[in-house]
Amino acid sequence: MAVSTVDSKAAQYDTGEAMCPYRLVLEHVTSRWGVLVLIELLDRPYRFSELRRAIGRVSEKMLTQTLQTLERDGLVHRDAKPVIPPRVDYSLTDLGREAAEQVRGLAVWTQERLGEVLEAREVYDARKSGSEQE
Amino acid sequence: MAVSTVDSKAAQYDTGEAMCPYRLVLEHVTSRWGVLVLIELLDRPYRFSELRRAIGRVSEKMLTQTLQTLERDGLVHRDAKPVIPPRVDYSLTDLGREAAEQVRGLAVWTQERLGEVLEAREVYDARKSGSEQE
DNA sequence: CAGTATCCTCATGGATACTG
DNA sequence: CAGTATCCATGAGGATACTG
Repeated sequence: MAVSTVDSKAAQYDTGEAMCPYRLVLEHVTSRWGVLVLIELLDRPYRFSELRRAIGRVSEKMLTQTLQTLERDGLVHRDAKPVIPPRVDYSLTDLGREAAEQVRGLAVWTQERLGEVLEAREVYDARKSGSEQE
Repeated sequence: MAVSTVDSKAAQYDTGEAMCPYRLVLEHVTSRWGVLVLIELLDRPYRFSELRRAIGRVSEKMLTQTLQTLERDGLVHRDAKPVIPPRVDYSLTDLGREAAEQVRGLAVWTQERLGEVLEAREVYDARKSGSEQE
């Protein structure tokens, strides 16, 4: 049977309940693995395992789930070649490319400003432990 | 005791384990409530409860946690006035404003393309149920 | 290789009650 | 009002085994 994939509970890792579709899409795009997948695919198409290695520390399950969600939202194109062994290429659709560009903006910003963030944390933590009173 | 906040386990909702700081920051910014907080604060400063109402469907706990994480990362400024009843204003730092702009880009894109995404989903679902075989 | 199907864990995150 | 502290449910996400 070809139904649910993923555990049978909580299908596409929506938050489950009723939520405005807007937030839902936003959460797919900003989801932990969604972000990374989109960024990788911005470079070039990837095969499943390639993608898995490129991202690192992602389980097959979560990658599959993420890719399915993004495919369903029309952001990722899945091209399964009917060969043995199977070969499946994932790439961005035009829509997906737009989304990915936005996400990349965020990622680039993060890299650029990482130092400042880390610095801010030290200040914050120092201040906290300074005013610590048991 | 002023220690842990949040349950005592899993302090700032990092993924817990060792992860490159880059991803960590990215996840704070793209976190479910982080995204929404940043976008709201882009308009103007907000008080705690105001923010809570503006976002809707967020528990005090998660809002507190999100705000603390963002404050620690130097993205949000917390201004606690020593009055009774307490009044705390949250606003973006310069760093936070930059991040928020990026996030807003994503949010705006989502709103603009929501229709296309929803449409893509219908196609996807229709195709799936078409090739359903028990 | 590219998934599926399960089982299982534990953090995410909500509800509630309490405090300064 | 703005948090803190707890208790708890459940869904995100990992590990493993199996299939086409």
